Amino acid sequence: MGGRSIRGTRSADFARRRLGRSFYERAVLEVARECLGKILVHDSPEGLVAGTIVESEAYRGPEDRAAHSYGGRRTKRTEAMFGPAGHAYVFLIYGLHHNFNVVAGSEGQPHAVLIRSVEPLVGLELMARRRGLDPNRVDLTNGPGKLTKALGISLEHYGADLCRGSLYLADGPRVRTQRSPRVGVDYAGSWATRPWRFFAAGNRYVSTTRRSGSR
DNA sequence: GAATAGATTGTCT
DNA sequence: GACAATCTATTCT
Repeated sequence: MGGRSIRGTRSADFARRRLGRSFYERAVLEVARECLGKILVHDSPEGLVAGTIVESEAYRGPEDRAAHSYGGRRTKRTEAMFGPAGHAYVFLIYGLHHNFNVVAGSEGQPHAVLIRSVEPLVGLELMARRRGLDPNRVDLTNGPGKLTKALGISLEHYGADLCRGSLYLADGPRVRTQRSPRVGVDYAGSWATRPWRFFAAGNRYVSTTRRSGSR
């Protein structure tokens, strides 16, 4: 990144800057954009890990065909999205990867923001061990499945309150934002082309950019 | 570098 | 039985 430094990287430093409920209780597109530059923190039993969010996507059920809550689908899996904002929606994808989202909007609106990639900030050694890679590798956290593994996020965090527990978002640096269509939702018809993906301009931890239209 | 197949399981048709 | 908000290894140019 640039030369912007952050005011401290210990557990207490992040806790002091934890984002409150009002951050999440806004329109989902606004929350998705505002997530960029925020710090995703997991004060896990194995150690503190944190990364700067550099890529996100908005999902806005029930009308958004790409959302799991499309058509008002309310199941055990999607239940968290219908709950109050500021909680975690975690799901298993392709049978082996976890994806992490924050619930946005107001209760009853099944809106969520998928966190697609982070730039490692603290706990690189622990992330590397969990990923089975060397630290300082770009592919440590540059994808939704990779970052959950590196940060130790799994289904046990399903529905977790980000305003209280050991997993949360903290305030961070302002970043320059760009938009594009979302990734991997080509099946969603006209919804697939909406520019609901946000990413930090020029950041190398942004997951590989794909041309819209083809897979 | 680009394209492709395989992994693996919860959810829905 | 199909398929998914993905990742990795392998096989090409």
